[in-house]
Amino acid sequence: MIRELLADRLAHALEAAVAAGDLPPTEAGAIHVERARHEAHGDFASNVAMVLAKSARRRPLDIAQALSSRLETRDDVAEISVAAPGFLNIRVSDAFLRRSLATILTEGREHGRSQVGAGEKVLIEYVSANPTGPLHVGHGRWAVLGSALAATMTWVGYGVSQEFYINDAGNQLQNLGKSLMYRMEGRALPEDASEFYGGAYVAQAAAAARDQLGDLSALDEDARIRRLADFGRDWFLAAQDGTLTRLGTQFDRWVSERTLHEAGAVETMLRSMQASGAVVRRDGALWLTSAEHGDTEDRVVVRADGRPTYLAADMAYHADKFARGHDRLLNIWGADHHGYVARMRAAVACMGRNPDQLEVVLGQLVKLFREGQEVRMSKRTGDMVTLDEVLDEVGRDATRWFLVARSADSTIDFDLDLARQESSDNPVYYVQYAHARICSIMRAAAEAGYLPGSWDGVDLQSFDAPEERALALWLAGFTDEVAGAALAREPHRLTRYATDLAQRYHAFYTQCRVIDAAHPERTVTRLALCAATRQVLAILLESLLGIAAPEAM
RNA sequence: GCGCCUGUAGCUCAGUGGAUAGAGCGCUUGCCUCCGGAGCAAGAGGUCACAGGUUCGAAUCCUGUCAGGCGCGCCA
Repeated sequence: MIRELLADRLAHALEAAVAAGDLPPTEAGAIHVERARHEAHGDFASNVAMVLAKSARRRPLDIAQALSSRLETRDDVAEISVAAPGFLNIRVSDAFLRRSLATILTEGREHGRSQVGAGEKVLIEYVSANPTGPLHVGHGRWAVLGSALAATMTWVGYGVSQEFYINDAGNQLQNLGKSLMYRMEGRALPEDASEFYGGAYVAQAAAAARDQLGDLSALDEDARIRRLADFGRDWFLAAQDGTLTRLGTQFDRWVSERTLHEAGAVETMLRSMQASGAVVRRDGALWLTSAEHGDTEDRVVVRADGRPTYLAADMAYHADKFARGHDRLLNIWGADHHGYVARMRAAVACMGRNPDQLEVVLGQLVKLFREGQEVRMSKRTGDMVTLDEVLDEVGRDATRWFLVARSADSTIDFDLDLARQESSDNPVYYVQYAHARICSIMRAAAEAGYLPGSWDGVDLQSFDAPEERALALWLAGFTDEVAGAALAREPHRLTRYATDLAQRYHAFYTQCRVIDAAHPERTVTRLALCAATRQVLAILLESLLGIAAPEAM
């Protein structure tokens, strides 16, 4: 946590300057240290002098000067300088960079962990698709985002659980049962078939139902629909599970909406909310008084005919999440559900919880392109490209990378032809190539006897090429980077960091001969850079993003 | 009509109020006697949609306008 270290050091310098009378006492807010963007500005920069200028009633340059002269450099700050209009520019020492290299090597595959999550118990719920069809690429985005976020938050000290909520109650499943029945029995669809599911996957499920269930003609129509709805649920659930496994996303629990109803969880929740006055009867229905908690209007939870709405079950589910001891609920939803956020937060408030304990990450939608044309998806006609097909065409690694590399706020234009054709120029291969390249060097170094058995206590010599230092500096920022990505819930930052790391490695590799019999000590130092880079790349790709870190490709 | 998201290089996108706005792809020009050329170096390419405002400082914050996406059910 190098930026934290420097910020602390600056805070001490500020205290010392105030104590010595160089500066008037002032409201010291959080001191901000950032990575310098230009090499001339050192490695890190702080704007603290400019921030303090107004309250201290002093010129920023004077404040910067005072802090600069009071900063303890010890052996980790090589240089501190002041630049107009009041920047403090800090260059860290090579000794510091060598120490952080040693830390990476000693910690190995556990490097970059921290405790910024403070053990908070977080339940991440994502995908939660209806079991009425195959997953599409949008589900893939939530799956990759959710699993990468889960891994990243776990890495920085959150207690993370991952759940998939199965929407296996209500009309949609009923409609699936009907669709399968019509298909099986070869019946023409009714005039208004808008609620029916169509397409090849319904035909496949219907064929499987015929094989496995046999003749259903002894049952009446309602029973046939129920039977087929159940079959369809299990059929598509298994298919979705299989697709997610291919994609490399694993859930801790799958929670069934139907089970919540059957176990009485919905009823219990409704009774307690009626008792507290959060749920009231009006016009024959039961309403959640969500308008009192920030929603635009109250919402029906039980219809006049007695059937609970989707919201009722979802509220019971969220109450159950809290009851199981999760402090924070993090839901990943498609942007098409954003209108649902206010009512769910209101529901959380009605449970007597702080609505901020519910956090919703809204992901914008994924648009698929094939041959330059957008592929429109329709469940009804079944005209869709499934996530399985994308995995067939593009592969797991590129699919995950492509879906996680962009900010959740940004829609993704997923061009299938481009992803397939240009796969060798895809950034994911660029990063994987760096890893494979290092593995190759390490193999050669091991054969030649340069690789130490353990990195503990190995002496590293000072850097003599700028590319070595640039690489070491970038590696030293990894822990900060992971913490930042987790706290902001933005795993896409990791792909950016990984690309930059690979870029710095390739530049180093081109410029610096690693294995060199004439310079055995320098060889060991450069191998340490290689080993640390490989380690961090492997953590990023495999442990955090769920992407392979190949030893050869 | 109201709400949320987006608008940055030819294309796809990064960019935690800071200094000269970046990456990949595409384009131009160089670089393999030697550890992996799926690589490196250099170059061309920008009214950060537009107009105001806040600030020492705005792509970033606020207001308005324009354009695109998604919502606004006793569907889920």
